[in-house]
Amino acid sequence: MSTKPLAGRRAQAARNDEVILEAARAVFLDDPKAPIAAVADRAGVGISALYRRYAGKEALLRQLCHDGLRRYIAVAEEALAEPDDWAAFAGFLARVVDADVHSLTVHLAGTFTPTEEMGRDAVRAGELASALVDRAHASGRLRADVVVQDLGLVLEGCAAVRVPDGERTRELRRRQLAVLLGGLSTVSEAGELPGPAPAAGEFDWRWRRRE
Amino acid sequence: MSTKPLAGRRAQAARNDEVILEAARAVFLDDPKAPIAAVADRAGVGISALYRRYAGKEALLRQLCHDGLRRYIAVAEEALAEPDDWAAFAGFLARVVDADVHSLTVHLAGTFTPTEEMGRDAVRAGELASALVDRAHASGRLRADVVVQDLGLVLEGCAAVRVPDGERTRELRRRQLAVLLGGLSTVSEAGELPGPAPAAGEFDWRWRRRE
DNA sequence: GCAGACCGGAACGATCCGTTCCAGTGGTAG
DNA sequence: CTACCACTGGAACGGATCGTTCCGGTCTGC
Repeated sequence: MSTKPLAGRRAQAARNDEVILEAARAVFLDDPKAPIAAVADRAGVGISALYRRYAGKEALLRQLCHDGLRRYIAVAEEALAEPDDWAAFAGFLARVVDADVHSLTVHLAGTFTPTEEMGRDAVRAGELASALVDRAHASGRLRADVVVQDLGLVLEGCAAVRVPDGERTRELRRRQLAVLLGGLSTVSEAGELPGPAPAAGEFDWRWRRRE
Repeated sequence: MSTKPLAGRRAQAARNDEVILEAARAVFLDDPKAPIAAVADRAGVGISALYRRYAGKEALLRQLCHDGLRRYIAVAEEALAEPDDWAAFAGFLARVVDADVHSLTVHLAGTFTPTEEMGRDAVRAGELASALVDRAHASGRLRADVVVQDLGLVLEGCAAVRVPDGERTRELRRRQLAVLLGGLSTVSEAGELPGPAPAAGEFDWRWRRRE
């Protein structure tokens, strides 16, 4: 029974590997300085299960951030395979916004000492982003005075949209991205803005007592 | 010497009133859950000077937030006096973004129990914003599918732009607002995007260790 | 020259959080 | 079957942080 799907204690361990990472993603996305116990609670495991895998909070944060950076790179490379220049650009942004990669990389940065590999990956990410912006410029549809660093502003502007419900957050971010893309574009967008428009009272939750 | 500009102890007290509020504004804008001692330090006064004026942290936060809300209302009323419908709308947003009023009202909300008067002011603010959006629609220059609640997204998107230097932050936010306004508008903007474009390495500070 | 308004900052108590530690549990090798 | 041990949940601990209080000192107005 050595090659069969793991069961029992081993299986729990393997499952925990993933469930912990996912929980950490959700928790730290919501609050970059959440306590580590919140991750354990969310994952439904004890704190030990966490410390068995990571040397400490910083290691977990670093891993999470690095994962986000790698995902950013993967999405960018995938986008570059798209033949249409503008579609590659717009699609890239949509994917990054959907995956909430920006929060992972940028909002977690500064909470740990980065590794050299992360530095290299960050450079690589910048190069890919530049390539996408260059192609968007080549398509003639991107305003001439837009630079690659403007992507940071755009992504930040989308990541800033946040409501308690995750799915609704995605919808609203898509709407925000559509507006921003319209502003970056030289041609007026034809279609309607996506998603149900924000409704009255939808932001009232901000006034409820927190923490 | 009773009507002369106050001097000595009284003058210090009067000056402290303002210097404390300004320091609190700066500190809590930068970090909504900053310790109250940071405000005293920034103001260059002792903690006592603070507690002499406010019952506690919550009272200070409430005052700050309410001030922001009132400023929002004042800016909106001022904007409504502008004859050109679109200019009123765009000017309003620019003023709100410049004054960083959004962070004051929204990011501080939830850290204290609001007063009834704040509730009324919030309603009033909503009405004024609606009026501005209606006029922008009337001008024909605002996309038909934009609703009043989209203003929240726009303001959030601008407030999310933040670099260590305050003046530079304002420049970048103006740029962001220009992009967003372009996306909300039915006609393509003519001019260049404002401000020096973000430069390479301008966001590297995020990777420096914080706190 | 004195009463008191006002100040700076140390001291205190509560809370929070990262990390360590330990007893329990169940798969697994022999 | 049994002894071992990888793995777990969660309590316990020690340090840090922060809101608030308190006290000794300073200057003003009378």
